[in-house]
Amino acid sequence: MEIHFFPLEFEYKVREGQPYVYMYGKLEDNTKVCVIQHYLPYFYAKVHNIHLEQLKKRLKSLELPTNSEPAKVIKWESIEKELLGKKSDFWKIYVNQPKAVSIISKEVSSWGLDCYEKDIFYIHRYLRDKRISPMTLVKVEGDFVEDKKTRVPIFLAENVEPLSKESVKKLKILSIDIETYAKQKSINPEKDPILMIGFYGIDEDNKPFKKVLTWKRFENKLDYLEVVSDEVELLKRFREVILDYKPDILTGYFSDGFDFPYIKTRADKYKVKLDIGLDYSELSAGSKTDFREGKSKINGILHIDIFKFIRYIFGKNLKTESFSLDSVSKELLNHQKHDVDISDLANAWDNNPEQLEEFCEYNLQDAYLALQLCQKLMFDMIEFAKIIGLPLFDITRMRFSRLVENYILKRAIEDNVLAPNKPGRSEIEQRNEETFQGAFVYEPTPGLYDDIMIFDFRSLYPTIITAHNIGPESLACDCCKEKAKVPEQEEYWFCTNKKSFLSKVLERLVLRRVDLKRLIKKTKEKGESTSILDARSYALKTLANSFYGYLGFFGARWYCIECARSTTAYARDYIKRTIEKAKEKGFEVIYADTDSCFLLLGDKIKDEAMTFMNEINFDLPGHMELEYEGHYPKGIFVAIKGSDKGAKKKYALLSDEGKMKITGFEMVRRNWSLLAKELQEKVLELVLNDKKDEALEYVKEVVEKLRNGEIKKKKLIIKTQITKELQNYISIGPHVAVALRLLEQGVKVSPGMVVEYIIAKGTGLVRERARLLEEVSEGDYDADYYLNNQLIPAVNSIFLVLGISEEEFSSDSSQQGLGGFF
DNA sequence: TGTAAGCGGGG
DNA sequence: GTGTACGCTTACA
Repeated sequence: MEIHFFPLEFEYKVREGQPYVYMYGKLEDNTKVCVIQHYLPYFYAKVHNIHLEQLKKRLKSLELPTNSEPAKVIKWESIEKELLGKKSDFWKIYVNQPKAVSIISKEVSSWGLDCYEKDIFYIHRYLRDKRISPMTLVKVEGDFVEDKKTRVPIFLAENVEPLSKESVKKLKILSIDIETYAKQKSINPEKDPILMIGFYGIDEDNKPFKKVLTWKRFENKLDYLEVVSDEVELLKRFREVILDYKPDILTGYFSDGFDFPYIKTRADKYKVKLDIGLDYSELSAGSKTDFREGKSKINGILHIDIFKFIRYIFGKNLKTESFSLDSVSKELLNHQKHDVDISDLANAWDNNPEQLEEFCEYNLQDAYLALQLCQKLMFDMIEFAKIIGLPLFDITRMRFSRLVENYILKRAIEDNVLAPNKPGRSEIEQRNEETFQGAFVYEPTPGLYDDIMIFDFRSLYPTIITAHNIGPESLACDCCKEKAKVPEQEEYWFCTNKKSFLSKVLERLVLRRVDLKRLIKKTKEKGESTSILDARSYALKTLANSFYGYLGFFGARWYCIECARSTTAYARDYIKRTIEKAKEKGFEVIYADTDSCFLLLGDKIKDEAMTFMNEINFDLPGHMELEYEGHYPKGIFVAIKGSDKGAKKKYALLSDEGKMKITGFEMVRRNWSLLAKELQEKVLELVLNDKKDEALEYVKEVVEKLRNGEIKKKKLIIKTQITKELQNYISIGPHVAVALRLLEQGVKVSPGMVVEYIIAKGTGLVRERARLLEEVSEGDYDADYYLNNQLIPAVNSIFLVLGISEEEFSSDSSQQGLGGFF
């Protein structure tokens, strides 16, 4: 018979000595099913200068011990493959089980044969060979088989093939979060119990499910709270809740490194069996020692630690400084954690159970936020999984280099390309020594400018790689030696006759996105949602942009430092040539960074600038393109502090629509008071709107108010993070002094905490006058301190551009000259 | 100036 | 899990 199903979660098992792929997923009617298929693992060995008959004999009789079934060779076949641009003969050697690959290949290597693709995961190999993408509909021929070893029906597949690119839409997701007993900052799963477990679920019909389990009875009005007798019962109920709810996906925030390992440790301690896997296997939770390494897996249920995906992949386009649940939720969801001090939980648990209600609500909220994040990013995660063709479990735990590499590995099959091996220890060391020059940044002349035109190269690095055929296979070919030298790197050249595999792979990615953008435009015109397409576009763009970094990444299979160097060398050359061309055309260039060029319109009209752009584009190879980014009526570039050199990556622009675009200014930094931030922004705004005199007046007014004690203390708060244990501080800054006083008052102070303080009036060291908000009355602040350490630094560089010195705006107008200071 | 250690995130 | 580690900041020689 034939079934259609969406595979979600994968593993393998060896049954009666035979290796099987297990694919857990659901049918179109949401029924869960497990499809299994027999599949032999293999690797490749290069066969040259070798006695083939002898090799056959040795392979045939090879049998190496493991802790279970011995490792054996099943069969082999001869095959021609391309390795780094060179075709050779290889033997594809099939073995009896996944772990035999590493054992047998080691043995074969010791015979002097080079082995390849010996560390490709069995499941990954299977998915690529069958060309099926997780989360998309797959057609399976075979039959259901009797099997009591799983919680869902098993379907033994004879044939598996992709059916549609449509991804699964309806998913049942359960988010979990635990609260534990923790005194001070110490978290100790061996010693301290779990106090609460929060669940927030959403089913295929968007129906919510809420539950909080705890084991202390107290007065409350929460309809989702379930109280059990003790921690053992809590763990048993945890198991039941998951088994009853039957989610497709389990999620949590840092659940790989905290929640699941903690639960596992507690369950082991009490010998509670957490056999929640769909094959009755137990929860396998990651190491507690290293938060990046631990993975928590439940067979058959896809576990997504949404923190990992955000941290490694999605966080790149977030502004947040911290990846805490609170700040990520604020930015992505516009929601936040409940304002409860979790460090009070242990005390409430011991002494004031009536306070536990708010902790339960807090617990549920955390689970809710993790669920929301998971839902919000689901399309993005699925699109990555589809494009790369690997399980969501793995995709969401990868960093850019692995995403790129696995995408290349998928394409390698189509091109009959063999993957180079990963570097060994010494190779990595060697690669780590190799450096390369980065992008070109034009040093601006400080000043206030009119009518700035900005142009930038669209996807500069990807288009350079494809246009110049950069890749390890095309480097230093014999046919193009004197033809295609890389600018500034003339010892390198790339073939102009044969396209390199890597640049072909990247080109497909770039072209796919071009097509997709057209589709998005059409879809928008029809008034339909583009959220899935946007996610796909984001994934394609992210992958394309990561290629260049991948080439210079020490752990890459297709590592090529010459390629990375050549890419940036070409980029520098293009941007410099663009600058030269602009100058030739009579434009003044004021700034350029990596892929962008800022020029002044001067007495020319916009069309002339566009003509210049078109002329540049006429000469550009491949898919390279200089694009018009925008016209800005005003812009300011400031000098590096204490110098007349222009600061790079620090400027403010005013757009045609009157919106400010600020880059590099300190305004966003938290160790600046609101007063300084607001002043800086206001001054930039006035200056960019040609209100230089008003800006000066405005600053003078603020200085006056500051001196007169009229500034509200809220605007003077300076926030600084405590980054380490207090006793480890050698120099006691104001924030450390405040933290030490907090400690004396019995407040727990731990690294990560942000101290908010105000510098008060009086004598003595600054740190002695650092106070908490509630310790100072309005007006009781050190005006000189704020003037010299906050106001002046915030606006000084801007005024210097206008030829206004510090004294002009900061001196006390009610007194003579600099009086009052000295 | 270079290398080692330590952190992130969770309670 | 076909195990083996990321990238940045800070401390200290």
